Parts: sequence; C-alpha cells; structure tokens
Amino acid sequence: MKVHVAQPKLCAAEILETVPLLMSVLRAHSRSASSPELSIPQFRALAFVGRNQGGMLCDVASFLGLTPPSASKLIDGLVAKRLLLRYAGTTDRRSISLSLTAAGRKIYERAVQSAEKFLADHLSQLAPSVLEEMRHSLEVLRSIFQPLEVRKS
Amino acid sequence: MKVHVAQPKLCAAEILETVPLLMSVLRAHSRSASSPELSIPQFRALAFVGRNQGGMLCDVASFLGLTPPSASKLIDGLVAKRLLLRYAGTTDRRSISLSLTAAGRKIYERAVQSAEKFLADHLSQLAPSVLEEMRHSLEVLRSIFQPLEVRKS
DNA sequence: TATTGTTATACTCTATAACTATA
DNA sequence: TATAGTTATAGAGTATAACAATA
Repeated sequence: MKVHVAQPKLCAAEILETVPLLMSVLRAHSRSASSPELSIPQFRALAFVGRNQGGMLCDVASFLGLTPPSASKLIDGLVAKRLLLRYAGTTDRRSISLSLTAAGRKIYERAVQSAEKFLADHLSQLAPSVLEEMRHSLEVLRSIFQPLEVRKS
Repeated sequence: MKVHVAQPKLCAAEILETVPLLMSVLRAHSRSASSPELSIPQFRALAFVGRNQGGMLCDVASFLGLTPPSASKLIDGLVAKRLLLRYAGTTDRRSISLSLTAAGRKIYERAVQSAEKFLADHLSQLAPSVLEEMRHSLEVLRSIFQPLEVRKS
C-alpha cells in the first residue's frame, strides 16, 4: 500500500539522478567523437526541422523548450553554418520558415549514427527483455513530458 | 532474431529523443519554480558533496563529467553563494576538500523536494507496474554510464 | 492591439591553454 | 617530473526586456 504512494517519488528521484548524467555523457561524446560540429541543442533543432520542413521558429522554440530569443539565436548559428535555410513566410510575412540544407541533413544523419552507435555499444550487454522495458519506459516518459504536437502548416 | 540486433539501436534512438527533452523540462522547472537559485549542474554538485563530505575537486569533476577548470569555476560560484566550504587538504596541501554549509544543505533539500514533487505529480497517473519498470530501467542506465565509484578519503 | 521574431544585455556552462603550488 | 587546482580566454546556451514589423 505504502509502496504505491512512494513509487512516483522513487521514480522521480531516479530521473533526477539519471537524466543529467546521461546528458553529460551525450554531450561529452558529441564533443569528442565524430560529430563535434553539433551541440545537443543544435542537433535537436536539426531533427525537428527535418521532421517539420517549413516549420516556424515558434514551433522550434516550443519543441526545444526555449524562449523565442534563445531559439532565434540557436537558429542564427545553424543558418550561419549553412545547415538551415531561413526565409519569410508567404502568407504571413512575420513568420519565418525553416528547412534543412543538403549539408544540414548530411551532418545531422552522421551525428545520429555516431550517437546511436555509441549508445548501442553500451547497451548491447543487456538482455532483450531489459532493452524492451527500457525503450518502453523512455517512450512513456517522452509522451508525458513532450510539448503538445505542432500543427502542420 | 533480427529484432535482437535492432533493439540496442532502437533503445539508443529513444534515449537520444527523451533525455534532452527531460533535461530541458527539468531546467525549465528549476528556473521557474521554488528553487531558482540552483542550476542543474550546481544542484548535482551539491548532491555529490552532500554524499561525499570532504571530497576533492577532481572527484566532483569526474562525477559531473567536467574538466577540472569547469568544475573549479562551478565550485567557485557555490562557494561565493556560501553553499559550499572549500579548504586545503591536510595531508596533501595541493588537494582541496569540499563540504556543505547549513545553507547549502537546506537549499539543496528544498530543490530536491520541489523537483521530485513536480516529477511525481506527472508520474502519478501511471500504473505501479509501469513505474517499477521505469525506475528499474533508469537504474540500469545509470549503472552503465555512471563514472567509476569515488574512493572514500 | 496582438503576434512573430530580433536585438541588446547579462549570466551560466563548458572547453583548451597556460600557469602556480605542492609532492 | 607529475599531480591538483586556478586563471585567462573564448564560445555556446539560456533568460528578460525592449524593440520592429506585420496582421
């Protein structure tokens, strides 16, 4: 009985320990390894634009959990590196649309490969049942905390 | 069969999506909520020192996955805020020892409470079996990626 | 007037390189 | 010479406040 009350707190404590740890592991890998040209936020921005070609800046900001100025600056850097294109919307000229360049897509895909290989190498020691539990647990966490879906055009 | 090959990659992809998302959720909460005085790295540093009173700076750096200069600067800020004490080691005067002040412990505990409550509120909708799977999965991840244990004094 | 985005400013996080002090 | 830590410097990530342009 009491355990049911405690469970969310125990899980919360585990999240608080594990998530920042994994984040620093990911950051350290992405800096040192084969994809040092992208930081994690830059990587996420490219991922979002790749899935939402023509998406607006406010969509990127909400997906990344950033304020508009922070998102604007992040996008600035990616445009300067020729990984993203930014152009004014046609119907509403206040909004901007974003899309990947060929170089952006290539670098993004290389970074995904590198990070997935790095993680998968560490996970390969685990039993299939454990991996499946883990994948499911993370999916549940993501669905709980992910910002609301972005409207298409 | 093939699924067994794919599993680590699937899990890796899920980590890559979910961990940065959770990190930005945690950061946003810690800024806005009842514990805006601590950033996540500061929070982690206090947690480490709380569990390793008298620990050395290089231990903090390795726990946090930081270079020594980065850790030194982080500790600087916490010492300036009177949350940590820093003093030279007795046997080896090159090393420094760290400990929590009363204020440091108090602010750390308040931040833990706030973050755990925030997370637990979102998790309380989940079934006990799902929570237990999640806690276990995170624990496994942590054990895989955590830096080696720190020697005691 | 409300919305979309940018500019100005400031602070934290993080790194590398060069340094000091101690062993 | 090797180790523990700091200082100097630089760049990215993030925020708030103030602004410009469009609707």
